Amino acid sequence: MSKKQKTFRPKARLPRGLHDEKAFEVVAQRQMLEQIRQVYELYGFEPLETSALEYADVLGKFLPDQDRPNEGVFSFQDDDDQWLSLRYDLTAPLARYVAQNYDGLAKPFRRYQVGPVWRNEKPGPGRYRQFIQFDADTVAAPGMSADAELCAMLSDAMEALGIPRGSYEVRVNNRKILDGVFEQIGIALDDPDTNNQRLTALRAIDKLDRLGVNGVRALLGKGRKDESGDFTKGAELSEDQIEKVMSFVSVTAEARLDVCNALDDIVAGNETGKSGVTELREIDALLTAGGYGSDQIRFDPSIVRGLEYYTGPVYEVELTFETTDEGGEVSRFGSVGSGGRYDGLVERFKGVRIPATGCSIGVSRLFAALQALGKVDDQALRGPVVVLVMDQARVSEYQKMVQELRQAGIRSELYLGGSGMKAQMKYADKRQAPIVVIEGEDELANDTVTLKDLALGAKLSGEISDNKEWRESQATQVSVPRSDLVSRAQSMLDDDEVGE
RNA sequence: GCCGUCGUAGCUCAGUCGGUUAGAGCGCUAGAUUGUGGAUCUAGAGGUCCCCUGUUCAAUUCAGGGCGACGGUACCA
Repeated sequence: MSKKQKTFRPKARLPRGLHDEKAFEVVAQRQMLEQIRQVYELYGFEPLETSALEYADVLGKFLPDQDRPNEGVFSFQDDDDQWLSLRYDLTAPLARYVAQNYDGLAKPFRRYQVGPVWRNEKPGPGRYRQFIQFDADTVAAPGMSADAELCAMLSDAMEALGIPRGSYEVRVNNRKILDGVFEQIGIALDDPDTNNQRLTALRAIDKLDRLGVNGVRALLGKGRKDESGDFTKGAELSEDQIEKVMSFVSVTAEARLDVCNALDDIVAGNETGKSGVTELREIDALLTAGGYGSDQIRFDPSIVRGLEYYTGPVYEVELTFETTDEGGEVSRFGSVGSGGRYDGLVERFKGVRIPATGCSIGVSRLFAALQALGKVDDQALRGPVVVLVMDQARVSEYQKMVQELRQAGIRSELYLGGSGMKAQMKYADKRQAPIVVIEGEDELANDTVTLKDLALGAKLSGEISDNKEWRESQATQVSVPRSDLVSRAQSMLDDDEVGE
């Protein structure tokens, strides 16, 4: 066909599961992160930033190998052949940092960290291959007060973000209780023969909210076939074993102490389980003393977390309100944060058991939820004051105006394009500029400038339908002495803010 | 990974039972408007109909494969 030589043009595209953040999202999310940060700092956590890359073996169980070089993590080989990986969470790097700097740290060591993490897996609704986590951890604090305050802090963070009480819940459980139940039914923690069964059971319970009691029962037993026809192998527990697990998981009560009392019966005679309930009681006492009621923080035995490494309290922050999307589909946001105690994590490096407990907020999902709740300030992105270029010969004068505005702390810019006035106005509109500064022939002759309030104009435009009236409406602009440029612009901006 | 739906303009989507110039709305550009965004009217630009292979005189349309998006499920440190 065509004999034209083809120039290679890469297709402008982004790898799947990643996305660009536009100015509006960046600004709004920054506000949100700042609110969380203030809560974390108020609790005394100090910031730490570790690098995005770590040696693969530092990150843990997924070591790249021939068969599955990138299972779950993004990895590549350095020029000395060592495997590097992008971090997939902020906890593993923390463990590395603590192990590496242990002697110099004030202990307990309490740090927060926010940043992107990467996971090389199939993206889904609300799931990306790069997303932001906001973590706080306390290392080398064995007592329950460290755990209790993280639950309290998550609660505080939700409320700081404007999520009303009753629209979120921190749900707390203790892994030791489940461990006790597992002991009772003969699949104890230290038994390598039942390791897979135990993990499968763990994941099954974790799905209770989504699959319901029957779904979980199926997964604890033979397995489950879902609507799409996919079969999931179960934990192969016996009826009696399933019964025991379900009786534990099904415990519900409003008051935290009622939950504890009910759990006492279930773990009767098992030391591991009993110590778990005791820890819950300690947490309850601490939370109650702090004024946190069960409308904020509840005990919920169905919260187990799918991960193996938790050794004590585990918890999730759940958003409980529902939203209706464009298609009329009702959806719940579910978990936006989680945490727990993992006394074994630093042990990998030091060989010494160092207690640690921490929590993590899934920022991207939480952000989406806040948008649905209308808690995201859509005024967040406001453009600069734009000084129009009416006459190229006078650019230096316009630049001087910009300079004055900037010196007064007013975000402003000279129009830097090459188009005419109309296009400049469009530009200013698109940038969501609050004000446009115009100095044309008329103004120059009178030593004035015209300030046009774009935001006000937009508001008024809805009420005008007649073309003539439209053209003539000049209520949104004022002519002021050149020397008053800064002060009048400032008061216009102030009015806008009040007017919102 | 498995199952399913889908891929046409910048966006949302129509359409072609295989046949000449593939459409709409929104957006974009320009004009109506002697210096003015956002309302209104008019005009214009913009398409490898996802890619490859096959069937056919002829493929955007049919078939196979690939890639991608979406949804469910599994995994999720």
